[in-house]
Amino acid sequence: MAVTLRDIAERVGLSPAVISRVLNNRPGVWVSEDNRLRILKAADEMGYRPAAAARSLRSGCTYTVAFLLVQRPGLPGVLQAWEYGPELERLASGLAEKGYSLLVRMTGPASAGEAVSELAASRSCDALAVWGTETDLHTHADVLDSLAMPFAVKGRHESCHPHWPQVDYDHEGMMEAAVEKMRSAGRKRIAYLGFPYDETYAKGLLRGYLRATADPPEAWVSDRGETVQAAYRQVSDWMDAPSRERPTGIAIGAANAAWHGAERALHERGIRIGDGDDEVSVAGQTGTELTLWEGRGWRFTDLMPGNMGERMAAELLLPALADQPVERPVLRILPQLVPTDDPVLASDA
Amino acid sequence: MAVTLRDIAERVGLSPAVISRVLNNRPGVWVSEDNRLRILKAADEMGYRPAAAARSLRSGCTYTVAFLLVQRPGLPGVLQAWEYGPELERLASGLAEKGYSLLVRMTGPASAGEAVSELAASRSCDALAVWGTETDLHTHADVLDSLAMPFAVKGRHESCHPHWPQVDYDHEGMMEAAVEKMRSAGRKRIAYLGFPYDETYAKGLLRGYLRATADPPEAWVSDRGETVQAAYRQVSDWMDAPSRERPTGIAIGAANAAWHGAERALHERGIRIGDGDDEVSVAGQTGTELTLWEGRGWRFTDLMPGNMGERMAAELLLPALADQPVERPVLRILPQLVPTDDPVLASDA
DNA sequence: CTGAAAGCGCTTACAG
DNA sequence: CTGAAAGCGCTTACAG
Repeated sequence: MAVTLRDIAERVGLSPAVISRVLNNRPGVWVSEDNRLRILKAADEMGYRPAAAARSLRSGCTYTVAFLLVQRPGLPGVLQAWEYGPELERLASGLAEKGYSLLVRMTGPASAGEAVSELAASRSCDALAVWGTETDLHTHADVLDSLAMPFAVKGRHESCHPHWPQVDYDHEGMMEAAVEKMRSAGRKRIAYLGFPYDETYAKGLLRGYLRATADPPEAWVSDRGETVQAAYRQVSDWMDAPSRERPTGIAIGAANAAWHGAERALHERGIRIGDGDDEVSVAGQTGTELTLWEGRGWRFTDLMPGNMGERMAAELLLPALADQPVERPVLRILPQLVPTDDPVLASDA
Repeated sequence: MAVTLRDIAERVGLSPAVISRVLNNRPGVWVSEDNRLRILKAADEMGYRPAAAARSLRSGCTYTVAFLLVQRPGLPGVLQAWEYGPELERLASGLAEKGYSLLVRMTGPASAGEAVSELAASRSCDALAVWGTETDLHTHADVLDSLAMPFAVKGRHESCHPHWPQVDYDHEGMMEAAVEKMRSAGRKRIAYLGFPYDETYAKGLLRGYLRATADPPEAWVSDRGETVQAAYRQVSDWMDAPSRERPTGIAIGAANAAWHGAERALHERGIRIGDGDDEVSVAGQTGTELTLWEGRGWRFTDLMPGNMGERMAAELLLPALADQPVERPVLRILPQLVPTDDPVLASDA
C-alpha cells in the first residue's frame, strides 16, 4: 500500500497539515527542530511520495508537460522518429530538472486540434510542446491561440504567428554559412542541390542560398536532391556544362542521398569532393550517418543532439511555467559547419 | 474554465451520478432515451472531458503507462535516441488505441531503481515499460520484482529473469539466418565481424554465428567491427591470407562502419560485395542509413520501425492492464533479410 | 433504477 | 504558529 500523509502524521503524532507544510517547505512553519527531523526521517523511511493525482486535483497543477507529435504519414525529414527522438530526450531531461514530467501523445494532422483540446480540458498537463510541420499546425492555430496554458512549437512560424513561442533552425543562415564556407575556399560558382518538398524548411534553405549568391544562373538551382539517382543526374548535368558554367561548389539542402549522388557524378569524372584545386567543394545538410567514399566536405553539427528540445525546455516552457517572462519567443539555432567524417578511403595513420 | 460533471448535471437537471454513469456506459442505467441523448449532447457541446486527476484519485487507475529510459552516457547502439525513438512512438500509439497515455522518464543506471519506486509510490502510472541494457536493469531487479504493477522490459533477460515480460530481437537467430543466407549462395568459409562491446546483444549475435558455423577457425571470429579503420584492417587481414583460409562470406554483427571498412578492403583488391562468383558475400546488421559504394549485401529489415514497442504494448502491457493472462512473456523478434539498397554506383535504368 | 453521500489524498484559507 | 475542516472532481457502494 502506498504511504499517505496521514500515515506519517499518525506515526509522528502530528496533523497531516503540518506534515504537508514541512515536506513542502512552506514558510512560517514553526515546528520544533526535533519534530521537523522526525517528519523528514519518517517520510524517508516510509518511502513517502505525494500522490500525483491528489496533488494535481487539489492544486490544479500537474507538473507535467505534454509533447504532442503531429505526424503525417510518409513525411520526410525532421518528423521521422529518429529525428525527434533526441529532441524529446533533451526536452524531457530539461523539464525533469525542474520536476516536470513529459507526457507523450501522437496524433495525425486532422486530429491535432482535438488532441490539444483534450489535453487542456482533461487538465493532463500544465504546458504543451507541439512538434509538427508548419502547415499542419497552421490549420489548428485557433485552438493554440485560445489555449489557456503555456505552449511552444517546433517550427518556423515567425511570419504567420510571430507571438508563438517557437524554436527551429536558422535554415537561411545555414545555407548562407555553407556558401560562405565555400567562398572562403575560393569557390565562385556555387550551385544548390535541395529537396523537392514543399515544406517551410526546404524553402528556407533555398532562400538562404539565394540570399548568399546574388542572382545565380537558373541552372544552378536544383531540387533534385532527394535520391542518389536524381542527385547523380543533376551533378552530372552540371559537370557536363561548358567549363565556365560549371559549378565549383555545391550547397546541399538535402540529405545523404544528395551527397552520395554528387560524389558518384564527380567520381566518374575523376573529381573528388574537397576544397583542393582540382576538387569540387560541397557543404551543407546531412542525415544521421553520412560516410563519403573518398571526399571531404562540410556538414552541420548540432543538428542531431536535441538542441531544439533542450532550448524549448529551458527558454520557452520553464520560464512560462514559472510565470517569468519569455525573453525571446522566437529561437533560431545556427549550427556550426564541421568537416565530414573521414571517408572510407581515408589513408591509414 | 473547465467543464465538470456538475455543470452538465445542472444544465440537464439531473444528478452528477447519472451523468457519470451514462458517460461511462455503466450497465444498469435506466435513464430515458431522451435524457440519455440530452446528456451526451450537453457533454459534447460543452466540451466535457473528465479531469484526469480526479478520475485517477478516485478510481486508483491513471490510464497512463510510464516509459523509463535507463541510459548510460556513451552507450552505443540501441539506446541511442534515434534507435529507441521509433519504439517509443509505436509503443505510445499502441497504448493510445486503448486509451492509455505514455509518460516519459529519463534516468541513469544508478538512479533507475529510485525512479521506478518513485513512479510507483506517486501512483503516476498503471504499468511500466523499461528500456535499458541488461546489466543496468539487473542491478535493480529487486525493485522490479517487488513492483505491484504490470511491467515489461526491453532486453534479453530469459536466463536471469525468465518470468519478466520482455521483448528483444532474436540475435542468435539473426546471425544464424545471415550465415544461412550466405551458405545458400554457396559460401562455405564464413567469417564474423562484430562489435567489441561486452553487451548481451553483442554476445548473442556472436553466439548465433558460432552456433551456425560449427567450429570456425579462430581467425575468422573478429570483434573489430566498430570503426571503418578497424574493420578495414580486419578484412584486409582475411583477404591477405592463403586462399583456402580466406573467407568468402562475412556475417556482420556490427553497424555501418563495419560494412564500409569491409567494402574498402575488398575494393582495394578488386573484389565487390555480392553473391557472384568473384565477389564476397556480406550479410548482417546495419545502422539506419547504410549506403554501399558499389556492392550489394543482405541486411535485416524490421529493425527500425519500432517492432519492440508495438509488441510490448499489444502483447505484454495491454493484456496485463486488462487483467488478461500474458500468453508468452518472452518475445523474440526475428527480422527478415532483405537486399541492401542500391549502391551509389548502381547502373542507371 | 437513481439520488445523496462518502471518500480518494492532498493543500490551504480559516479559526483558534 | 497549528489543527480541523473544506474542497478539488470524480465514482460507486448504499439507501431509498
